[in-house]
Amino acid sequence: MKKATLKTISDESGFSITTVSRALAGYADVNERTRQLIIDIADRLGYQPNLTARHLRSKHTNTLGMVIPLTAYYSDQFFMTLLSGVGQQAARFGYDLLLSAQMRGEEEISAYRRMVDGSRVDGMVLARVRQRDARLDYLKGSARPYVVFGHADEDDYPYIDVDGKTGIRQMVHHFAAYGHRRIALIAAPDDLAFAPLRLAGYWAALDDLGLPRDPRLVVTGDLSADSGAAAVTQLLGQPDPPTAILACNDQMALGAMAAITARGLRVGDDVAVAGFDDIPAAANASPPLTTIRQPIFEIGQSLAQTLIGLIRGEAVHDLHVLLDPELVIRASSGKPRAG
Amino acid sequence: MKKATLKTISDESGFSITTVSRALAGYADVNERTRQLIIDIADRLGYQPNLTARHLRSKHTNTLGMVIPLTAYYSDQFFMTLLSGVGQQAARFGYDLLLSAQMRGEEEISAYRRMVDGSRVDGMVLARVRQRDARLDYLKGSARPYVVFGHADEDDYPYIDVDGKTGIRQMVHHFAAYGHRRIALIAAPDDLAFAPLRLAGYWAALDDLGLPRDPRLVVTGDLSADSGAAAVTQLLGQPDPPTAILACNDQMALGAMAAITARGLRVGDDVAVAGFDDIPAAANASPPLTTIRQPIFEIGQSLAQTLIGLIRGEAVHDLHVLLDPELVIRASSGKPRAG
DNA sequence: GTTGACATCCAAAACGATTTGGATTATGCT
DNA sequence: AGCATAATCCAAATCGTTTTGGATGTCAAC
Repeated sequence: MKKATLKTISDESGFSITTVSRALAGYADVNERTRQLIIDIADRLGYQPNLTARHLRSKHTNTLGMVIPLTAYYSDQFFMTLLSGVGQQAARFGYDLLLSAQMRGEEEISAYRRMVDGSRVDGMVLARVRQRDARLDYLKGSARPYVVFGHADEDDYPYIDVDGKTGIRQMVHHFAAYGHRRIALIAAPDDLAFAPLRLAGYWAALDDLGLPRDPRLVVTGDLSADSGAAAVTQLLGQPDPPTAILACNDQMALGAMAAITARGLRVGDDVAVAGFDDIPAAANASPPLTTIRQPIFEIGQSLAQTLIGLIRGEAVHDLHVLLDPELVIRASSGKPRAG
Repeated sequence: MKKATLKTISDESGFSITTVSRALAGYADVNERTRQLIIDIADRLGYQPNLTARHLRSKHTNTLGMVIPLTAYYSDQFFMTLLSGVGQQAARFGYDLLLSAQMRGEEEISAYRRMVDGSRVDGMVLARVRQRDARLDYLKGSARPYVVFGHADEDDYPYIDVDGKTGIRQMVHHFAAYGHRRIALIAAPDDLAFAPLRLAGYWAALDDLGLPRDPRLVVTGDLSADSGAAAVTQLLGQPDPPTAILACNDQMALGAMAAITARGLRVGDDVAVAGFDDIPAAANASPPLTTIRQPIFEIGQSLAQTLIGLIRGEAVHDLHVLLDPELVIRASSGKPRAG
């Protein structure tokens, strides 16, 4: 049995393809009896419109696109959680999600081109935006709607972000309130848009507190747990080592904790640790990780909702959303110290 | 500037649409000089083929489909990890992934129909198969290739699964070797295909060991952490409570651990706990969770690879893959006991 | 000067839907 | 009867590709 098309139903019912199409689409200019007849036949034949054909003609696909990085990120809970939020909200509005896992570089941009210029999606979600981001430049030049998770200071495009600068600043104050004076930062790669913002929050806090800016207390990692561990080795290996370490994401913080424990030190007591993101594993870590919460799932939902609004041409009021950071204090940052 | 199509290039170059198409597709029946001219123009105009049109004509989409459950979706690391594996391998072969997050029931099947009958995908991945699964019946009746994660005993379709029966059986033996005699099972909902298999492994182990089959030691959860906690309340509330608890997935095991700790008991020392899956959170839990490992990411890769093989009509040798379970012994299952 | 082989090109027919712009018939109102 | 109006229906164009089945021209061989 071949797949039923409008033509099949047309032949079967004696009405034209036009009328069949309009009957099923609910137009008013078809007789109710005719419509019922056509619907019955369609049901009987198990008719399902060929969406590819529909998309070609009608210029929209009810699909959101997202390209996720392939490099070693498969363990990245961040993207997975974000994806869940986007997918959940997209489904509520009847949208599907087209995903492409790509390595960074040439392949990545061509995945964007396939989706956008190839007319496969109605809009794009861009996560973890970078400085001078080629993907962003591309999207700006295209006519498709898009939304971004993250922002750089001066940027003008629809985004949602957590105020990382303030978050880091507050966390450094938290460490200081617990009596720490040598507070280290495991920074993020320069090319990420959030990296300079978080670094600025760190410097600002030191200035607030009248603490010196010591470049040896800043080590840059690559967001992986391993790089967090390597940073600890470097930080604790030098004279006058830090007593508190703040990592720019949880993955690195967890790596740092492992390395500290491996050195025979106790996280929280000997060295305080905090992260950024509040991924699920943060609460389950031992000791549980103090962190700056990003409501990633909710951000995903919000991104999808904004994007769909843009696609539908609705008046979207909040194109630039900067969420307040929320400090989640757990055991890894220790207790207030004497002295 | 409008989007460039074959027609644009045809007008620009003076050659017909046919020739332009064939030039870009690399057919031999076009002069090399002509081809180069056309390629240059295409590059200059930033030509990107309309994939929707291509798909309509050529009947395939280079896209794999997957419907994931919406319930408890965001907390479900299992699906996220699987998705990563599928996506990673799909990308290697030039395939994208079409995702639809759907609630169970009517919506779910219609998402399948949209993808498959709607000609949006070349093949489907079905995860967490159920007993008498309507989705599976649908896929069997469709002409599209598909692969399944999970199986029931007598089933005949392309699947990959971990031998859960043997896994559970071995874990019960592990508990027994540590001196436990009252070993409880937090079972999975009946309608999942793996539920009866794992239960059978539990009974088989008890028989192996000459232990009595006590129905009060089996509580069924719904795979969520909360249901694991509830099961603990029920199990430890009764006279002659179990000293070891084996949950049919890690999520429930983690919930169980939390409930045990909340009762003032120590996991591992007072009550041994084990799970199934080895999700990332299992290793990070405190104490780290003993579990039966499913290499979910690798299974995802393998599913994608098999599916793409089927799509391409290659001879796929291993349509039924049953992986050996791997016990991962960590601290939550305690130490061998005296007596 | 025919013939065949080869190289190069293209018009037109798909693919399966939506939409435009009427055509046809029946009805109501002077 | 004549005319406007409403209710139904549909042929054909369109979306942007791929593919089929030649058409045309050139050149060497006979």
